[in-house]
Amino acid sequence: MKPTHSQRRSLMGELAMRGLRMTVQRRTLIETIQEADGHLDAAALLMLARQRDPRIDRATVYRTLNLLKRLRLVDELDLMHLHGEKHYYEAKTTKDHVHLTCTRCGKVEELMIRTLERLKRELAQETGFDIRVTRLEVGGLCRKCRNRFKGSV
Amino acid sequence: MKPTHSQRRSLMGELAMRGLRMTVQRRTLIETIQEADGHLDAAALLMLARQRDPRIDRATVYRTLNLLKRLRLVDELDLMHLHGEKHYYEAKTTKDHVHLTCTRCGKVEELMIRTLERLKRELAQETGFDIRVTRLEVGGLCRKCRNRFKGSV
DNA sequence: GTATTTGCAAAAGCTTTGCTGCAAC
DNA sequence: GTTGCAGCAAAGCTTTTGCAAATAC
Repeated sequence: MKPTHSQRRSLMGELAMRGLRMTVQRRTLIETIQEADGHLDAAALLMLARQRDPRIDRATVYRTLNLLKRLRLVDELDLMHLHGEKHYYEAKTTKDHVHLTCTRCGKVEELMIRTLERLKRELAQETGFDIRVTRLEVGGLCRKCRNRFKGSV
Repeated sequence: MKPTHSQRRSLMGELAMRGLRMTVQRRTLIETIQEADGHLDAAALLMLARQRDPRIDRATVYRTLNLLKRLRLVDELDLMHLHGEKHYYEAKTTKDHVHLTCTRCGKVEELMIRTLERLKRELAQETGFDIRVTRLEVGGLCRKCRNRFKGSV
C-alpha cells in the first residue's frame, strides 16, 4: 500500500480540479495516509500528522477526512468495530478489496478478489445503481485462531 | 422481512441453549426487531419497544443488541452513514444480502444475489477464514437520482 | 484583496458502565 | 435462594461546529 507518484499526483490534482485549496495541512494529511502501512483511525492519523506538523488540529483531520471521503479518495472501514466505534481510513486503490477481520486476534487480512468486480457489475445491472462506493467487510476466525479454538464463540 | 414461527423459536432457543435468561425485555426487543419493516437504529428500536413496554430502557436496548450481535441473530449496518454515525439493525436472514444506499435520496435497496455466496466461498478457501459475519454495503446513486442529476457529485 | 480553511474550545451524538434493586430460573 | 439482568444516571468516546484569526490564490 505504499504510495506511487501517480497516486499522489492524482490526489493533489483532484483537489485543484474542483477549486479546492491545497493547504499545507491537506498535503500533510494526504501524505500521512498514503505512507501509512496500515489502516488509520482519526486519532492515529492526527498523531502521525503531528509528527510532521505539530500545529495540526483534530478538527482539521476530521474535516479533511470528510473531504477525501466525498471525493472518494479514501475508503472508510469499521473493521467489525473490534476496537470501539471508530473508523479506519485508507487511500483508495484502483480495485476494491475485501477486509477480513479476525474477531479473536484482531488481525486484518486484505484481499483483492475478481468475483467482487463481477458482483458489482451484477448489482449495477440488477438495480440500475451508479455504484460509487463499495464496502465489503467480513468477520470471523482466521485460520490460526480457528484451529486453536475449535467450537468456541 | 416478516417473522416466521421458526425464526422466532430459533431465537428463544438460542438464548436458552447458552444459559441466557429469556426476560420480558429481551422478548419484547426481539419481537420488535423481527416485526419491524425496515432497518432500525437503537433510538427507533427503543421507541417502538416502548410502545409495547414503556419501562424499557436505552441501556437495555444496547445491551440486548450487543448480545444479539454476538449470537449473530441480528446484522449491523451503517447504510453509508447517511444519517450520522449510528447503526442499523435487522434480524439475520438465512442468506446474506446487499444493501445499496442512494447517497442523494437516501433510499435503501436490498438485494439477495447468488454471486455473494460464491464470493464468500472463495474468500474462505483463499484465506482459511471461518466466516461468521459478512457485510456488503454499497453507496451510489439509485436509478432515479442518477437520471435526474447526471454528472454531479 | 477575497474567499476558504484553520485552530481552538465547546458541544453534540451515540454508546457504554457502575450500581442498586428486581426478576428469572 | 442465587445469579444474572434491568433501570437509572452519569460518563465515555468519537465526531462535529461556531467563530475569530490565518492562509491560499
